[in-house]
Amino acid sequence: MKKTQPSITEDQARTYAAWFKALSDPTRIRLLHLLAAEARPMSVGELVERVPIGQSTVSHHLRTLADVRFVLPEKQGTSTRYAVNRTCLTVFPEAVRAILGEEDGRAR
Amino acid sequence: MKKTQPSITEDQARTYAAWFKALSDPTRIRLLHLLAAEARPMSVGELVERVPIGQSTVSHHLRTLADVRFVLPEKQGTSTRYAVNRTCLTVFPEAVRAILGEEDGRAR
DNA sequence: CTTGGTGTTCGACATGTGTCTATGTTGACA
DNA sequence: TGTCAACATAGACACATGTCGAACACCAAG
Repeated sequence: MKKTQPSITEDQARTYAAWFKALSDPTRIRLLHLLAAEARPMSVGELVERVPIGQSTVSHHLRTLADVRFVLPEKQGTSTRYAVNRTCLTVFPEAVRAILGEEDGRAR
Repeated sequence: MKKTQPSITEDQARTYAAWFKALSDPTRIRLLHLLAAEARPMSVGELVERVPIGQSTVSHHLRTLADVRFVLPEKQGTSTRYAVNRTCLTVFPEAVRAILGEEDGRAR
């Protein structure tokens, strides 16, 4: 059988790059990990207490993660809880398969 | 059973971030895809022909990918062939599991 | 309606990044 | 040895990004 369709589109490349870029910062990785480890939606204030950076910066990073839907905000009165969106477990294997091809034994 | 060990280290966060950052650019994704699609080591010149950017920029991106060992350079006379290192298929699932935890059904 | 707490947005700043052109460097070969 | 081809590196530039402090917006009680 043939090997791969030779090209991904520019749009695909941009989309995949955006996904990877969302996790290209250690602070964002830590925030995502905190949300996953606690396994519950957390307020901005709670996250700020667990990370050595300012509150406005945390808010900014959460927005970055929310822009690609890796976290989902839910407003609750004056507070905002962020929950990790577990579908981001699947987008990276998907992207890697699209980039590298799925002929390897370990796909699916 | 218990849920997760609550924290990843700063070093882990930095390492994972570096992996994701390597693929945070559309051009690098396209280069990696070209190498995977051709399924053979390719010279810098070949890659330059297939991508709308200058030679020095391609060289720079290849270095970035090589720094995290997603591609492997092999010198051949005056030329340099780059080959995709398929182990990068595995580092992303590994990183995602470490960040989000492996309790989901689809691990392993 | 005023006050206070919780997030968001703004402005600023230093640093990082992608790109280009120009210059080195290094083998191959006449 | 000199020249050419193929990459790599350096310098420069515009633009993006991470961070901070300050100002703003909004909801909830009094």
